Amino acid sequence: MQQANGRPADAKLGPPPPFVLPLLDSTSEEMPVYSPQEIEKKWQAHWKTHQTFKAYNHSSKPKYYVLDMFPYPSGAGLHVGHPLGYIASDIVARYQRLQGRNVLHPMGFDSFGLPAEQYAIQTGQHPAVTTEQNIETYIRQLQQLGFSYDWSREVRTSDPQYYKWTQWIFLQLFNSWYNLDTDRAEHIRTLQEKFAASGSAGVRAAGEAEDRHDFSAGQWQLMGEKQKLAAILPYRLAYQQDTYVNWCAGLGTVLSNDEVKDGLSERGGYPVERRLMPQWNLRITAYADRLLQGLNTLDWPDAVKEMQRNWIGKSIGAEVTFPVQGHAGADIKVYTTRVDTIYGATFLVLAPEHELVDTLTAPGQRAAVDEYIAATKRRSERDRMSDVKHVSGVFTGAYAANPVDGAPVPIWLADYVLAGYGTGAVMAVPSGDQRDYLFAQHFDLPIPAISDAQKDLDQQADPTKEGRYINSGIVNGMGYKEATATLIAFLEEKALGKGKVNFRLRDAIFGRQRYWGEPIPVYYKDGTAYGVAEADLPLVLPEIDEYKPTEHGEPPLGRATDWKYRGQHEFELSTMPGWAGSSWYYLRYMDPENADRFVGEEAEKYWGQVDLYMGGAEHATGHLLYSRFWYLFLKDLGLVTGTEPFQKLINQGMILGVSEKILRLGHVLPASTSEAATNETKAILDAPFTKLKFSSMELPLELPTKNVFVSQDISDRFRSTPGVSEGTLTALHVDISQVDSNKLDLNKYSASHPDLKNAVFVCAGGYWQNGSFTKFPFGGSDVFLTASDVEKMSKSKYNVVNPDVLIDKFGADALRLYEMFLGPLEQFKPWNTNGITGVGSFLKKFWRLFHPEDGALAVTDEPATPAELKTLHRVIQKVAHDIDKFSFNTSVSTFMIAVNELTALGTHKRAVLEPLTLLLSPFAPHLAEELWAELGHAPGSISEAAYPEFREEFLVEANVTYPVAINGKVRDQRQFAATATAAEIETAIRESDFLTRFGEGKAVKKVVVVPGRMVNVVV
RNA sequence: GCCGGAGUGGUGGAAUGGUAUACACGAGGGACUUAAAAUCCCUUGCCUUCACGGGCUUACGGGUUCGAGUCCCGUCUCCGGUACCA
Repeated sequence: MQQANGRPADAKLGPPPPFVLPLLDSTSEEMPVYSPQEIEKKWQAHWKTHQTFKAYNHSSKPKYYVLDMFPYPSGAGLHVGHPLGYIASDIVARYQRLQGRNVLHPMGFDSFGLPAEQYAIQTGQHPAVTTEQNIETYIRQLQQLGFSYDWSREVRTSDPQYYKWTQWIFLQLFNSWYNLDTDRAEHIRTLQEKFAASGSAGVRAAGEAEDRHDFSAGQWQLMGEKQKLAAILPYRLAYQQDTYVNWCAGLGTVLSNDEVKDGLSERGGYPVERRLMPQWNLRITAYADRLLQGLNTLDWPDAVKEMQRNWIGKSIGAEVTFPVQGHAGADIKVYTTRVDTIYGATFLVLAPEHELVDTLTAPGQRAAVDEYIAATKRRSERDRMSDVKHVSGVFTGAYAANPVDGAPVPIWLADYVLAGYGTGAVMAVPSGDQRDYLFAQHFDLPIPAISDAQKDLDQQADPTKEGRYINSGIVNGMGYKEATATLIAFLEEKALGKGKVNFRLRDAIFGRQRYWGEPIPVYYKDGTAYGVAEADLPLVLPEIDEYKPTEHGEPPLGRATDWKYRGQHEFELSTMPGWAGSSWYYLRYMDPENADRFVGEEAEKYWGQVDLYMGGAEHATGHLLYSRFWYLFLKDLGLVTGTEPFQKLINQGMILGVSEKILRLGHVLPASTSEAATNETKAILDAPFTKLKFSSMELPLELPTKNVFVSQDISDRFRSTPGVSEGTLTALHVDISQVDSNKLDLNKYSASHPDLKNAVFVCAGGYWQNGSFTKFPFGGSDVFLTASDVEKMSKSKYNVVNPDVLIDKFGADALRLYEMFLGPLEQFKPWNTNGITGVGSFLKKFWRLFHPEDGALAVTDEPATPAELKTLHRVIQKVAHDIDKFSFNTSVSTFMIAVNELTALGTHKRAVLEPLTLLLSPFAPHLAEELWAELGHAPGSISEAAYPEFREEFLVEANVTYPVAINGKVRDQRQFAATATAAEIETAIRESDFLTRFGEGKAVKKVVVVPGRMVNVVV
């Protein structure tokens, strides 16, 4: 009755249970308290020695595979942002074990990569050595967080026993081609059979035809080995070709498109330029459509699926041939998605790199064209990015004929047309395409309307598909669909065009001119590439003297001495990109010891797909796409049995750091870097601030230094003060350990910056210099304030929070809970260490349910009361529901509420606490193991227990308190029996004093009763 | 521009269309203490009122509904991705 509305708070009004002593001696030393440091070390050691979390490839239980994206072991170790996803996946892994599943939860390292190599170049240390050290740090940090990984399955991509199989998969790609007739990859043998039977004409293979030549079956028979291999090479799924690449001179290597951001390398931020180089490529484009279709079957975040769709970039259109006038046989193929607008095509635009440019340029335009091409080459990718709006182009002097009506169409060049997409040429329809419109406007070309629905053509292009076509020959008066079909039929009949699907996706460049990666298992005999025999794998990375390119500009592997295949043939010198090893590691975890196969057949079949993949959204178009590609390829070869590698994907959001910055008053420096300007800069920097204008007051200050810092609260007064200080404010990062609630600790700061002796720190009421404070005449604060900013955590921003420190102080269980408690898993959120005390005291309260004042275990075998059972079963229900939704923050809240309620109820009963311990164990595993053992269970056995069963009947109350509202506004609370029907409640309300009290005398129009929830009276 | 996502107290955030602000931090007050830490208790969205109470509030403007933080339409802001893709 007291708890009619489920508020056990009432209980605290009653007398305390007899065995709870009043809070008199809470500081007494002998009281053993919750000591996470001891408990956590103990159980981590226990799990390790007993291999508690070892997964077995044979089990009668259903399997569950929880995977974390494995880390690159950087030298900086983990910060508090890194474990977020690992904690969440560990909760799921532990929860699934309680649900009776055989759980595979592995961890490993993506241990090839650029940072270790850069460090090697600087220090001469072998990257393997630093990588090994970094991995040890990572393992230590991961273990002290209490993750339930099966460490016996750990893989490292730089381990020869692992990369042996990465190389092996490469060889399978090298030995395969993609047959469009069967729509799958096949061994190169079937290609040779086709060549032998019917020559190149009998083959429909994925990929561009550029390097492929036509030959008959007879010609094939006459070819020597070298010629045959040369003919096959452009069909392979791993092939070598001169390719425009993103060359990054700063890193000395090529990068893939997803490693380039805004014209700069993602790692290091060096400029990237386009360059034509012979490269190994993987023919991912063969899988474009399957990669696209497969997305529909995946339980992934929509954002990631959408990114992959955009990256693949399927477009449905037509390829149309425009014959060039006066150049017989010179045809320009354009790709268009709007063939219906072809009568509006008033000019063609080719990419400056287009192969016909040279042929068709008229003598009179030769000089202008050459100059334009040269200018285009000079422009770096970055310039082109930052200069999108600017229209440029040049007329070639040549004309093509519009294939539908023969009208002459001038041919232009412009760098807005990309050589690598479609055919490298477009038909420009200025009335329907804004880019073409701007071009036509700029060069004064006609912009004829083609549809009666187009509007405002004097302002902008109108790409509408509505209306009827005008000025459009054979499609005049038709609608969009009819016109498109009519035109394609017309063009196909004349052999001047055909419907075509295009993809934005490019083949993946697969070589890096670097040392610390998997050697590509290829050697050259007479200039022809051969795959290394499988029996000779792994092709081990050779030792070299320095990790730099050779003098001749060859990759570092060119330094290896006597490194020849079988003692005689040169090896390929580039290594694989970072994503090679990570494209299949999840398969190796299934069977990491297998020496005969990349994964054993049975193991692969048993574990199948990854059930839950946890990782960052930054891998949306790189790793996740490449992994799917390799999986589909392996499937074509019959080596894996599923359809997709990762069924469910969760992106954990990033935890951001809160940076602290101080503002330095600086001079306005000349932008130019000329010598005169440099001298001027020096002069300015050396000059003191003679006067500091501050608000409207001019201070009588001579500041003999260039290091004048301004407190954040008064910074605005300087920003808007023209002239006097010649000042601008620049923000400098300050280590967050030197700041407390935006207050800068000047002693700490000065101690860490000996170079800033004599620096002046201006506050609202005076300034600090060398430890002493000089007041301004008008008075004010002497506190120097910083400005806070939420940014990515990184060493360079001095805002990194180290988990080790927090674990020392609060314990891993508290850190795990707190990271989950911060907010929804998938959201980006700033880190604030202060809040961790909240989960810390929650754990202590939980502990005290078992160990009240005297410290001894005080759990009783008394039967639980209805109120206690209600609390327990609400938790059972809510937490299971939350874990299914990956809503861990609300689970933590639920635990807190339950512990608050049980503390108020004075509960110390096994019947409640034992199941509650199980519920908490995925979140705070160390504490749970400790209490579980204290409750008399075998040590370490909590993960083998069964999840408590939810029983609805404990939540049912005899009475329900209804909020009663008038017109949606709650006015009163009324109690009714839980079994009362809507009609009964309505009658009771109508007959009660409710309306006289709150109804303002109005007539009741309607009474809405939602049984169990609320009542609303409409007047 | 296009594609995602998000706007709720001082802060992190909660809320199957049904009592908005749970839980936690911070802040304020109190107890214990020589003092501090730790611990415990109380208060804490905003406005108004001595008080009881009343009014307002989920970025903004409309709409649907007995009832909207939640659904629909429009606008704004922020974050992420992507872009001369024909």
